[in-house]
Amino acid sequence: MKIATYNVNSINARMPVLLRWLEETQPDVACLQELKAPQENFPEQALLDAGYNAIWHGQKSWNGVAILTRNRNITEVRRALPGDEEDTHSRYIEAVVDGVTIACLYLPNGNPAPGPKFDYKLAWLDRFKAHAAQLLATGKPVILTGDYNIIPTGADVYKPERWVDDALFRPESREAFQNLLAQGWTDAIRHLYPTETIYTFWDYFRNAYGRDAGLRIDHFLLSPDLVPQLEAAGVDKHVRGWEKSSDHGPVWIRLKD
DNA sequence: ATGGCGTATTTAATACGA
Repeated sequence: MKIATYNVNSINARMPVLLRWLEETQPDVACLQELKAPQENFPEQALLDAGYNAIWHGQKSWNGVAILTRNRNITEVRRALPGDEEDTHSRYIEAVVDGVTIACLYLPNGNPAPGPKFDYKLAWLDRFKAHAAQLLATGKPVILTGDYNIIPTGADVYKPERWVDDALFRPESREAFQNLLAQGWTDAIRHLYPTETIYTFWDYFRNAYGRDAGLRIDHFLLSPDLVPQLEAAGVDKHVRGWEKSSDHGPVWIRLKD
């Protein structure tokens, strides 16, 4: 099973690129973030025509997450992160796909930090850690994937000193990510590529992609039983170079069926 | 250190992203 995550930065603006990438790489599951579309303005039929079933949770203007599947059994479990009834952001959707629980998340950016947006990010992380612990305790296979908006270490950013005050790289954010790993999750990309320079995001500004001035902020966390099944992982970096690309590139893993 | 780009909405100018 090949599972991908892709922050599309507006699904409707990204459809030509998204369809081209799906056709080219044929993931069995694709988790999407930043749909930037209300629930009723999601291109369901075009995706069905491309062979993909979709569940999604949209929102006007911002956020929005979806899980696409190709020839797989999918059952939605929830479309909100537990722990705060007042939270209106569409940032989380969870489903079981052929027996594997897949969580698709779009973690808050948190800038500027400090401030209310950073507080929201840290509160969201607390809720996410609590829910992740519950999922882990089920003992079932689980994948937590999406745009974490966290640069885990200095090896995951082209110039760490420029990012020390940024919400993506502040100690609180890095610590929260390490706390997740300490629960027992495995960072799939780092597991297979412990020392390589791997980025998943390149700013639209300053020719960041051309200079390879990137960040690694889109991640796959695997429950322990899935780690021996991890066959391969990577970033479809070339997609970032296409016309009208998102500022993120798609990231994927392949598990033994 | 700043601002650069891309997308959405209240279609002009602002908010937001990372």
